[in-house]
Amino acid sequence: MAASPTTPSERAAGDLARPSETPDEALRARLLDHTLRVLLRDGYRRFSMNAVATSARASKETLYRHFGDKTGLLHAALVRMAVLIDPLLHVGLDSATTREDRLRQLGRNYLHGCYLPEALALQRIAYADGEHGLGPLFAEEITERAIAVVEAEFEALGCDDPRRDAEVYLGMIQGKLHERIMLGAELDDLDGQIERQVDHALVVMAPYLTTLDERRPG
Amino acid sequence: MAASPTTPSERAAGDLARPSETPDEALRARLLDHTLRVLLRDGYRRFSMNAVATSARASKETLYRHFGDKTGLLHAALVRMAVLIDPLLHVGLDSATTREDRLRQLGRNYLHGCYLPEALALQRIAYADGEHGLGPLFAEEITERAIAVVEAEFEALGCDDPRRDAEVYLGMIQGKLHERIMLGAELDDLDGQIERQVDHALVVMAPYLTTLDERRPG
DNA sequence: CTTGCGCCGTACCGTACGGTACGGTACCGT
DNA sequence: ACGGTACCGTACCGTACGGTACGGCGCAAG
Repeated sequence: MAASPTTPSERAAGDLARPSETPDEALRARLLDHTLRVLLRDGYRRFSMNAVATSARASKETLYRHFGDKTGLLHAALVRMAVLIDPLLHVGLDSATTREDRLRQLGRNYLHGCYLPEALALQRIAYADGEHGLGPLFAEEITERAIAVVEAEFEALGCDDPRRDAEVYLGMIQGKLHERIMLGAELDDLDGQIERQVDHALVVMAPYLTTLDERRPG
Repeated sequence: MAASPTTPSERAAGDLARPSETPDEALRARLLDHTLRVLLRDGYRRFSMNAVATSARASKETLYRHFGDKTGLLHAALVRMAVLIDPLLHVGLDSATTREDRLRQLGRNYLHGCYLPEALALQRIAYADGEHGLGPLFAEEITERAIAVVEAEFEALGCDDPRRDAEVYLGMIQGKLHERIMLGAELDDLDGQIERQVDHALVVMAPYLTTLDERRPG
């Protein structure tokens, strides 16, 4: 809301127009966006502070001033990504009435979020990284949040162990598609694949949910 | 079988005693074992040809003579790992009578193979690597083989789409455990976790399999 | 106008890596 | 006994990276 009153001359926002940000926030956002972009373009190995600075047309000094070191930059980029994709999980949930519809929509959203190019790049480094502590951060900021949302859904379904069911459901819809994508397979019609993945997961899970229903009123 | 007759003086096998190998094969095996070990110890980023050479007490020249370059070494190590873990998938399958028992045993074996330390290290680099072509190789040499075995099992169950069911099942038993492990979570009682994971996957899947049975004889 | 701050661009330093070259040595086949 | 081959150890080269330093510029505050 409060656009800093002392700086009316909004700095050229560069690539993404973000209203109501202090110039400092705008710069930070720009740097983090380019961090994700470079990560996506160059991969984990080739990712370098130099490349980020060049891509963002900033100086390395600025990078280090804002984020301390490479670890700090990667952490900030991960957290930013988490904030950006979080709302995606809730898209279209209001218009889903059936429990099954809600699960289907949740599954769709989850997979679409997972397979965003920048999200994939982040998953790659979170998986492979062993020196910047990105793995635990990813687990906390991204995985855990998603599980919590799905868990709430299964809790409303009256499952004995909603947490476990949520994890199984997410595993089902990922199936081996996730692994294939992470391993670099180029597949066409990703949306269709996602749809089929979620559909079949629900086909397999439906009888189980029915048994829950039957046992519940009894 | 045929131990090369011209070289009776078996070279000091170093770390692993492997009978009936030509010295060249023994050296290759030693180098690849140390490759996996260094990969496991140092991670993907810090992994270096120097470290492998030092660990194996070999010279870099030898490494390059045998494997060409870093990519070749990593490829060879991956293929070797694939060969080593392949038989693990079939452990105890003979004594499993029920279809469900077979699925359970298969699931156990699969997860145990996945979570071997060296296998984890390989998965990490296969996921993150974008320059050595390890992803597709991993998919072909490891993932694809495992899926095929499980697929055969579901085919025997009379599923409409055994391939898809196999992938869903593997996804279920991995659940979020796989992701947590890959992200560096330290968890105790891995065996217990695996057991619970497989158990619950079968609980969820059992009603679905029953519907298949019911539809089948009718 | 002066001061200070944040930024840019570039240069710089130390280190580490991939890959090659070379001297020296053990062993094998002839 | 001789030549070839594979090996070790080490040194070397070019490159690239993380991180720092410095000069110069724009801009806002006093």
